[in-house]
Amino acid sequence: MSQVRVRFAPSPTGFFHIGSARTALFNWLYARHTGGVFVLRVEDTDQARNSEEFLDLIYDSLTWLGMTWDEGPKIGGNYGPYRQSERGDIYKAYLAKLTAAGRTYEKDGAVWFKLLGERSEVYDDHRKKTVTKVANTPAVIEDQIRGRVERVEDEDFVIVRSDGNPVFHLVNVVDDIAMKITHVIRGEDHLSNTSKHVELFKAFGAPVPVYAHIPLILKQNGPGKMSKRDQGALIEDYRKRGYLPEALVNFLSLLGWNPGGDREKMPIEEIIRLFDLPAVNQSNARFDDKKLAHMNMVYLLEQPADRFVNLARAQLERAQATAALAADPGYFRDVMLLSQPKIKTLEELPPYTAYFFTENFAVDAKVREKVLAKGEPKARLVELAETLATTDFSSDTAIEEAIKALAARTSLGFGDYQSVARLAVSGTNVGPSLTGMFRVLGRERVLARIARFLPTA
RNA sequence: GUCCCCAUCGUCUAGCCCGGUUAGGACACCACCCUUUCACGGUGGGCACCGGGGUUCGAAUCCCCGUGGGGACGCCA
Repeated sequence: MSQVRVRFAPSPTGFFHIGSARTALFNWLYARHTGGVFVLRVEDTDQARNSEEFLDLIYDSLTWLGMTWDEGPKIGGNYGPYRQSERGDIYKAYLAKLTAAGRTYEKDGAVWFKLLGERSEVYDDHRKKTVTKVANTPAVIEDQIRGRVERVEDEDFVIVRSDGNPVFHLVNVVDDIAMKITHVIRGEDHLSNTSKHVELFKAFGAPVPVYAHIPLILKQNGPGKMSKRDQGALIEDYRKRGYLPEALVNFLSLLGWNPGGDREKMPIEEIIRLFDLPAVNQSNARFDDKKLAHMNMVYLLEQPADRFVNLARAQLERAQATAALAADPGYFRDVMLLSQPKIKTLEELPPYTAYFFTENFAVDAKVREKVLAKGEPKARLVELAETLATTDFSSDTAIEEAIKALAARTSLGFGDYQSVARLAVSGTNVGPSLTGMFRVLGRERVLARIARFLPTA
C-alpha cells in the first residue's frame, strides 16, 4: 500500500471555526499517525465570497494549533499549485476528458455532468418544479467510520458555472485525483455529496479514495450543527482569549474520537499514536465550553514558570493592561506566578491582577458592605498595621506567623484579619493567598493601602 | 417531501464488533472535607442504556419497526 495522502480543503469565505479545525485535526492526525502526507488545499473557486484575510486566518490558525502541512500554499509541493483559483488549466484539461467521453452537455450557459441511465420527468415537491431523474445504479461508499453506505445519484448536476468557473464537485474530485489523495476525511455533511463524487471518479476512470465521514459538532445551545456564527465557534476567539493551543487541540481530538478507556489529557504525541479512523464515533457531538475551560486549566496549571509568565504578558498586551506591562519585570513575574494556580483561562488575568498594578483599584461595594458589617473591622486593621510594621516581608511563612501570633494575642482567628485586610488591600474578596499577596505587594504598599482605607472603614 | 447518517447520565464518552458489568470515567451539578478568601485537590451523592416488537436461558450489546436528533437536496463549499 502506498503512502497515505490526506488533505484539508477549506474555503476562505469566512472565519476559521471549531468544526473546520476539528476536520483539519483529524486529517492531520491521520497523516501523522500513518507517516503520510498532509496536504493543504485552498478551495477558492467562489470568487464572490473569497477573501485574503480569511485565507491568512486559516494559515495562522493552523500554525497556531500546531498543524503544519507538508504540501500546500507557501511551501509548495509536487502537485501544486495548491490554490484552486490557480488551477484553471488543470480543470479545463479534465473537463475536456469528460466531454470527449460524452459525459457533459451545456444548458443555460453552464456545463452539466451527464449521468448514465434511463430518464424521466418527475415533479419535485420540495423544489416545486419538474426535474429530470436518471435511473442510475447506487454509488457504493465504503466508509471507514460508517461502513458500507449506498446512495443513488439520480440527477445531472452543474460542474461549470455559466461564468466559466468550475464548481466544487468538479474541482474537488479533479484535485483529489491530481494530488493523489488516498483518504478523504471530511464532515458528515458531505456524505450525501459523495455519490456525486463517486460518479465523477468513475467517469474519469480514477480509483475512488477511501472515505471517512466524521460526525458533526453541534452547537452548544439550540438545535443544529455549529456554524461560524455561533457563540464560541471561532478559533481566533480562543486565541485572543489566551486559550492554550495544546488544550484546544486535546479537547477537539476528544470530540468524536477517544482512545478507549478513561484517557483524556494526552500529549499530542500520544494522540497521534492512538488516533485511528475506525475509532472515530458515528454520532454527532455537542460542543461544551465548560469542558474546554477545564482542559485549559489543567494545561495552564502545569506550565513552567517562564512560559506562564510569557503567556501572561502576551495576554495582558492583548488586553492593553498598560499599568501591568509597565511594571518591573520581577514584580510582574511574582504577580503572575501567584495567580497561575488560581485561574482557568488567561483572559481572567487582567481583572484578577489589576490591583497589583494601581493604587486606584475598584472596591467591590457588596463585598465591602458584607465585610464591614461584622466584627470590628477598624480595630482589626489598626492591630494588623501595627504588627505588619515590624514584620519580615521576605517570605509567606514569616507573614503568616506574624498574623497568627497577632490573632493569638487577641484571641481571634486568622480569618478575622483576612477578610478585612483583603478588602482594604485589594478591594475584593477573591484572590491569591493573603500572605503571598502581601509579600509580593511589599510592606510599603500594604501599609499605605490599609492607612488609606482606615478612615472609611 | 425525498434521500443519507445517527441514538448510553444535562454534556463528552467507555462498554456494543465476540450477548451474562453493582453500566465505568470526565465536565457540569449537590453535599462534606481540606483551607487564609476564591480556586485547586479529596471523599461521597444524584443522574443514562429513546420506545415497541422479535432472536435467546439471558439483550445496552444481534435483527425489525416506530420515535427522536442530525445532514443533504444551489450555477455555495
